[in-house]
Amino acid sequence: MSRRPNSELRRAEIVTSLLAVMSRHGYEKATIQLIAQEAGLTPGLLHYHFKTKAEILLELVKTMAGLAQGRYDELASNAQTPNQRLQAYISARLGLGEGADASAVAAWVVIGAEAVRQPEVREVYRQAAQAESALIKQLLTACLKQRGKQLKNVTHLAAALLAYMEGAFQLASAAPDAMPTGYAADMALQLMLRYIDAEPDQPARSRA
Amino acid sequence: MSRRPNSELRRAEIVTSLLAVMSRHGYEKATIQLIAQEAGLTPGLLHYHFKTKAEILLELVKTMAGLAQGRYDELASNAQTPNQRLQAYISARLGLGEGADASAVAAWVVIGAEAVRQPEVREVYRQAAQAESALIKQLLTACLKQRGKQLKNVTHLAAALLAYMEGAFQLASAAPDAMPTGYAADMALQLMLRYIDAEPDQPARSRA
Amino acid sequence: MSRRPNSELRRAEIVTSLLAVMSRHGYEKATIQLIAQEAGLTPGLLHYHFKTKAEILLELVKTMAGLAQGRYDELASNAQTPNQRLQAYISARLGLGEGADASAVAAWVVIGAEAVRQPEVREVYRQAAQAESALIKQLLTACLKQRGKQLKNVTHLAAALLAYMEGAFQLASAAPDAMPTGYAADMALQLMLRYIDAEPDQPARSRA
Amino acid sequence: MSRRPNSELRRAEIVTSLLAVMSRHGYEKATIQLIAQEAGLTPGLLHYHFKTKAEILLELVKTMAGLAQGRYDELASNAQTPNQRLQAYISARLGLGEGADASAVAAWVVIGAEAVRQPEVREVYRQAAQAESALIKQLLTACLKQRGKQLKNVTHLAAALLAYMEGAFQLASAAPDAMPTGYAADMALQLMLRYIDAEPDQPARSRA
DNA sequence: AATGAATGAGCATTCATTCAT
DNA sequence: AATGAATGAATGCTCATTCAT
Repeated sequence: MSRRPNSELRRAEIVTSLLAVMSRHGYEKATIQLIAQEAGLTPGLLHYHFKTKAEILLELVKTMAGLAQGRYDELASNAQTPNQRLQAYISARLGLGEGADASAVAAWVVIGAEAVRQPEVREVYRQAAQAESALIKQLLTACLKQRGKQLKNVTHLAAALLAYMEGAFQLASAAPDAMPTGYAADMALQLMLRYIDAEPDQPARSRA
Repeated sequence: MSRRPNSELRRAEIVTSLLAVMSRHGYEKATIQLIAQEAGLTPGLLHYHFKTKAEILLELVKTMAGLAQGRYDELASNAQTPNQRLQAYISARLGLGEGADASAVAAWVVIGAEAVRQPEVREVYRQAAQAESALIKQLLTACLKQRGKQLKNVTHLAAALLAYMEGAFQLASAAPDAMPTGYAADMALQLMLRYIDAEPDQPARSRA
Repeated sequence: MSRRPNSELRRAEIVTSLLAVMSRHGYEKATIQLIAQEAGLTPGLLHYHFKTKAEILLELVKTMAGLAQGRYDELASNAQTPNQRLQAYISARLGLGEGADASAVAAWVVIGAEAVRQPEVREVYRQAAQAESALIKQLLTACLKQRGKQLKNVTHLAAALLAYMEGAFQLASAAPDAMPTGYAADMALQLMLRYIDAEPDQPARSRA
Repeated sequence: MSRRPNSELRRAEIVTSLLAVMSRHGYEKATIQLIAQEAGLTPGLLHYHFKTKAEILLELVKTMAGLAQGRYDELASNAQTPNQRLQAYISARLGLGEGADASAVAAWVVIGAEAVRQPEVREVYRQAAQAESALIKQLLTACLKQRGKQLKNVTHLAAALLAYMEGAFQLASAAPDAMPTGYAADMALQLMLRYIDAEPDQPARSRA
């Protein structure tokens, strides 16, 4: 019944293959040949499903941004308090070390560098960063509110957590001994909580 | 009789040109042609002074790692207390926004991605990260000691600051609106200080 | 649905073109451009069918080694006696002068020089030489036996004939007036036959 | 007093260095840089003494042709009979295996291949071959005369010996196990002597 | 949908040669 | 004589993309 019988499947395979190859070779050296080989397809077929190589990359960036969201939703379903939700989020993002994730992390670092030079990649990267930022801000706001803290620094604090996570990915990929796996998530949570603890109280809302 | 060598000068020019071109185009698209053009030299001459393009990159990474050190030394000369020294360090690293630095930051992000795939780049990147980590650890230890805090988490805390900085570079280059320039340094300092404040006291050394 | 592979055909065309170009220009000056032009193909396509230029050369060496065998088989089919078979062999190898062969001979000389410096070429050249040597030894052994001569020098004699032939190729290509075409084969046969004639008889096998 | 103080010395050094490098890398890969390095000189200086690289090659070919002559003269001084002189010649040419000679032999093989494509090299190679041929013919004629044999085949026989020697060089360089060192000279001599032995007698010169 | 041959532009690199010093 | 930086043309090779089948 579907218009293009297995197109969606093929496209997903190709995107996944780009991730795998890119984590090993970077974007430029991830040749169509290599990606096709990884996917068990032929080079010509990749261009049947994607007009250009850049298009595959864009789809990958979008896919990865979406995947992160899904992982959080799962972990957050059990969380009750704002702090627990923050913790769930951080775990979802920084719970590295499972191996399958390593290549995703490496690929994300490579994508970050491509965002520096490819305007179109930069655009989707920026959107992903902003979506992420918004989510973090929401989580942090909940924490701050619960503790009765002022909210004016929440944007900067969200940016800080986002930066920390991006940097953790970078170090995990390129200098793993500088970023001890397994502590990245703990440290992130502590940094957030202690910062929040030390925030001034929210001035009482005008009353009476 | 014989010509006076000017290799050191030329090599420096070439390295600087790679930095400039790479910040705009990434490493792969920073062609020898482009680098030569940027330097006002001919392509053949680049290979007279450097055997391969990768060799230029390696020299750039080493140069950048060295430059950072110099900038800190300068700022630290006026610092008296451990906290001031920490602040000086963070300012030296994250005092972005002057423009000339923007390309250095972008280039560094690209280098980080190349470290993912090029073992030799990874090695010098890792060395740079470790040197940086050691310096941070030293600065943080001084802060902790002065406050009488325990030292056991200092390694993780140092890694956290390093990650934060690397991530800040990434965001500044690829999603500037997610990382408000000018606040990155402040946030870093606050995160460190508040974390330290909340650390438990160092247990008293064995006493008579 | 899918395209029909024509790789074997293309590879053969390319190898033949290398032979032609190499006989005129040598190996280094036999550029991919020139070979492609000779074959009526584009340079890129050569690298689609062969990974490197050296790989084309290797295939050529193997092909030429095989071709020689075929030419001998043909001539030997009519030979009855050992001496006739030896003559057939020598004619097959040294029956120069037909023009089409001249370039094959020149190419073989160039290959011999490449064998001096390229280990991989040396290896296949050596294998070809040994196969040739074994064949010659067999032919000479038959002649010696028929005449009741001792066999102990057959290896050296085979080497001598091989050397003579290689040298004849060299002279025919580079100093044709020093090696009168048309006499090379005759001389080779006479040298062998007279040497064999003068060999001592095979001592009688142990008796009683 | 001499016009160019050390020019002749320098030129000789350069030519010798080309021989050394060429025996390892072939002619094309014997770069000016490499030759200069081998000679302990600078690239620029090579072009002060030789206009082009090809000119160095030509001088090398001439030098090598001359050297062979010298080696023979030495050995021949003790020879009394025509056969001894022939033996001295063959030993001078094929007394391989001393190691220092190996590179000369390899270089000569490479030169032979260059003669295929470079007209100027071909010309000097051809001259060397003809000089050699003339010398051989003279030696063989003496042997034939002494035995009272006919002389009409001496040119072909001389060509045969020359071919054998060139081929022996080729095999010694590229397939040493096919040409057992130490037997090359013996075989050459035997082939010549047995051929001569089997030659018909010279018809008596018209008398009366 | 799928194949795989074919193209063409582009790239890093090599190298003989030149030349100011 | 000698140095070594500089040039520019050439070369092998890569690779995204196209297209006939």
